Amino acid sequence: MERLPDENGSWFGDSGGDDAVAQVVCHVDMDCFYAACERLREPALRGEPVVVGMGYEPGATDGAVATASYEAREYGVESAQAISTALEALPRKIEAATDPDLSVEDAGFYRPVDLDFYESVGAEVKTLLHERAGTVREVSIDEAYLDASGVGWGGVEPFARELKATVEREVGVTASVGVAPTMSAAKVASDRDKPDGLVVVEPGQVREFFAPLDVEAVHGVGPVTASELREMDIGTAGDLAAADPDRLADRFGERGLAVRRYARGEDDRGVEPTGRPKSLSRESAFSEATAAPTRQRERLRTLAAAVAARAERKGVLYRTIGIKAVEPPFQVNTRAESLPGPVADADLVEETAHSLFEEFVGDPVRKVGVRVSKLSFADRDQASLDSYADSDGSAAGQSGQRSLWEF
DNA sequence: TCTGGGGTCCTAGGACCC
DNA sequence: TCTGGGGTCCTAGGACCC
Repeated sequence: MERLPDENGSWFGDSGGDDAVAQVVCHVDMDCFYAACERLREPALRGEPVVVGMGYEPGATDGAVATASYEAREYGVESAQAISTALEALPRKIEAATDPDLSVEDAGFYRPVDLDFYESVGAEVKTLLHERAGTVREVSIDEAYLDASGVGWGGVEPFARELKATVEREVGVTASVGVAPTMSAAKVASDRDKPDGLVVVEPGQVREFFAPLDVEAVHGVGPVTASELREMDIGTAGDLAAADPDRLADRFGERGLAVRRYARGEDDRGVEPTGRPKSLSRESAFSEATAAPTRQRERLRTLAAAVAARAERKGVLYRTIGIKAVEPPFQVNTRAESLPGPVADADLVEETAHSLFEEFVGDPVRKVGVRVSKLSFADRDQASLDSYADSDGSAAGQSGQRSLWEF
């Protein structure tokens, strides 16, 4: 803390935008997190191939791979793969044991996702992070950004090592850490040396660091954008950094300019503390598309109840209720309805969900979902201040009151 | 009856992230 | 890669208001 946070920033602050912000960002990313959690409570899984499946039940073949341990990946099991496909590459241990055609050596353990448990482990990690940095932005159950500007470039490597060691010792899972002057670079850096990695990209090295990587490595470039970029002869992050901004803006709008800036090491986003959620939803897929109204309505009712219950538990009010209906092959339809004011009403969620879903009843549907949004949070002062507090995002009661006076 | 122009809110869809 | 579940942000068009 005694280090000057901008000691280096002032040197590099005007280096052509490569890293205009005097910030030291750590991105912490847990390794194969779901599989790591399963090993935590079932130590026999250590060193074995482990596959954690969403929509998967023990013994069944439905669902998709949420996380595969590195041992499982050796067999070609990948994230998002159908469980049935994964099972062909890597049979279940139990079946391999009784099937003379299969080898127990080349088999693995399959477990269903247990989000509640993973969340509790994730929370332990987050607590440790908050103890070490003033500003922590939690991105997901297993990922967070830390503002480490306080320790400076000289101190950040030992800082990150200590952090990793503590997480492993106290919680029992490993993390990979990326350090860089920007969030987008720190994110990529944490991924470069997985598992248990530590990569530091110093100010002035960001563009060089990005240059050889595929465009998909840039945060915000997914499969669709990547293939369009390739058509434009932009295959690497270096190409993207050097591309004509007007061309990118024409094709991709603001997003095109943003990813170009990231590839150039220009990212002026500061590490902001985690905000409040914007929506809560639950969805679930049928094992195959169904047109049966009773099954559809039944599933919808379950989801509506689950969403309402979660909102209730979090003390959240909502003003918009929506549904999702995914028709084969993969047509995603959404419908939503806003209410005059915020409510917390499980019956209303169910009723509204059913009425919004009415137009899809009897059509083949592979997946349905229920969502509430336009949330307000009961724990912050009176309802009359909610809109100020929400749009503000960070403010404590005080600034809400100031807004009121100004008004 | 036609003509502006600006602003906000809403819904729907798409892309992306983990 | 025949496609699971939970999110975020952006864009576009329409309604409505002044």
